[in-house]
Amino acid sequence: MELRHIRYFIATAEELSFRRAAERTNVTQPSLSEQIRQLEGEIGVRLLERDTHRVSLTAAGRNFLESSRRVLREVEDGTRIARRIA
Amino acid sequence: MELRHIRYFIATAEELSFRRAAERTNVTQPSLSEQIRQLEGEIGVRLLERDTHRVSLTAAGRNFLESSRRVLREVEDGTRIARRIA
DNA sequence: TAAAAATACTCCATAGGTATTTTAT
DNA sequence: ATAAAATACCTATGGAGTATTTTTA
Repeated sequence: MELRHIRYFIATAEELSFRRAAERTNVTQPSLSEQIRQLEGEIGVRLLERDTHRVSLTAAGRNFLESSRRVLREVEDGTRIARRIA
Repeated sequence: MELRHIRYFIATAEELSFRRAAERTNVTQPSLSEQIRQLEGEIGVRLLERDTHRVSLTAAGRNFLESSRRVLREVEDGTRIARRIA
């Protein structure tokens, strides 16, 4: 897993759309889809439901979204603090 | 920044040796060195001191190490919990 | 039909490797 | 002399793109 997967997942979970998430993250829809597929494959859990006409979060996905936000926040905080110390 | 950078940095900070950190993360020493260089470049801060014969952490590096551990811990916890929910 | 996600490729940027040099003791 | 990190260069994996198909409202 890389931060890329987490960034794309957050975008998709917030947009509830692969196409809009792809726009927002500046990649094409197939590239983003593939990365989400990889993420679900590695965790072994379906995070997004797209059986029907709309994308929605699974229960596991809702939880992973919160965790993902904490991860990115920690990365940003860690970076900012390192800069401030130096 | 990707989790790869954070994983390599933790290994190097703990081993205080590029060679041993490379072994531990299963990459070659030049590859690991380059990724650490990228990480420091992106943050804009020196995290490791290698002017002298030994590697040591800067003040910013010590802080970033703690943050890095929290990041990896959150990724692991998030993954485990997602699996448990599903 | 129309709109969005999935599939099937192609390409190329870069992570990682090998070989070597530099540096410090 | 020795050991470790840096530098130079090469290779090839996989992230990202284009084109197309599938799906479903």
